[in-house]
Amino acid sequence: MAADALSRVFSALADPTRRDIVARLAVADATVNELAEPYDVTVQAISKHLRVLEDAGLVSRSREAQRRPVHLEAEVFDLMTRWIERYRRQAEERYRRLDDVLRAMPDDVDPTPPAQTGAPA
Amino acid sequence: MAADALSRVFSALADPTRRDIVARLAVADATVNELAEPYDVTVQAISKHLRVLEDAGLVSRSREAQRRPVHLEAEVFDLMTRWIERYRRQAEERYRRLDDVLRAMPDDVDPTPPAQTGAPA
DNA sequence: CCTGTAGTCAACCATGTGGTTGAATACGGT
DNA sequence: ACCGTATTCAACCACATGGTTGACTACAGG
Repeated sequence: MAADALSRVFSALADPTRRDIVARLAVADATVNELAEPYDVTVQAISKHLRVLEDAGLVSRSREAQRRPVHLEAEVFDLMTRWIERYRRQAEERYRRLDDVLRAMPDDVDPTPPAQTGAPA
Repeated sequence: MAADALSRVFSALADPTRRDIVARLAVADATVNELAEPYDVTVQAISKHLRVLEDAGLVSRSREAQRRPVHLEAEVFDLMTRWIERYRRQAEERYRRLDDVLRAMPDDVDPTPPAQTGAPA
């Protein structure tokens, strides 16, 4: 437990049932019983899933009579997309750069530190 | 055991060490020992992490003498971003629509039944 | 051929997680 | 006040996961 935010979000979405719940909540808020209905698990199990999603900041639950309408909080998605995009871009960038290096092959004046080619002193 | 691809990817990235490995691989390919060096866990533990990343399709390992250079496969990221974007967009869309409904609300008398297009008689 | 280096496999342990059942709590309706 | 409905809490179980140690395989090179 007590992992960082990003871990909690990724972890929360690593479960198919929870992803499905998120998908359904994207359409409309719902109560725990409504959410539990389609699956053949107990409502308690769904309650636990919702707790996980809530801890990840993916959903919020408000009180409305004895019902607890569950609401999707889509902002957290940004946390993930930012992380993903960052490294994907970096990987692409690197790919492109490698391409350039292979294409050019000059005397270099390359700012890449680990360029320890068996260069003469 | 996280049968589907999406679950495996999310699950793989739910671990901080594995995310860190991905981050480092975005910069450059690396061997298992190189990857293990910064962390104070055994190289076997890292080997296991790499297996998880590989099963998720996030990295690939090639054979090169006795070394196994690990390479980031960034395409899988798309799988996640597509999923995320889909539901975020849906949630935003719905949010916008709800806004319209609230804005059009005459007085109160909230109807329990779903989306009655405000047809004020 | 033998040794050192890189990596994986296997067995094991502690803890986390998804599921269950059963009891408790919080309200609304009558 | 009481009952039923909605939801959570608690204890428990099976199994996955991250970590360990120790043995094993694969290969380069003296």
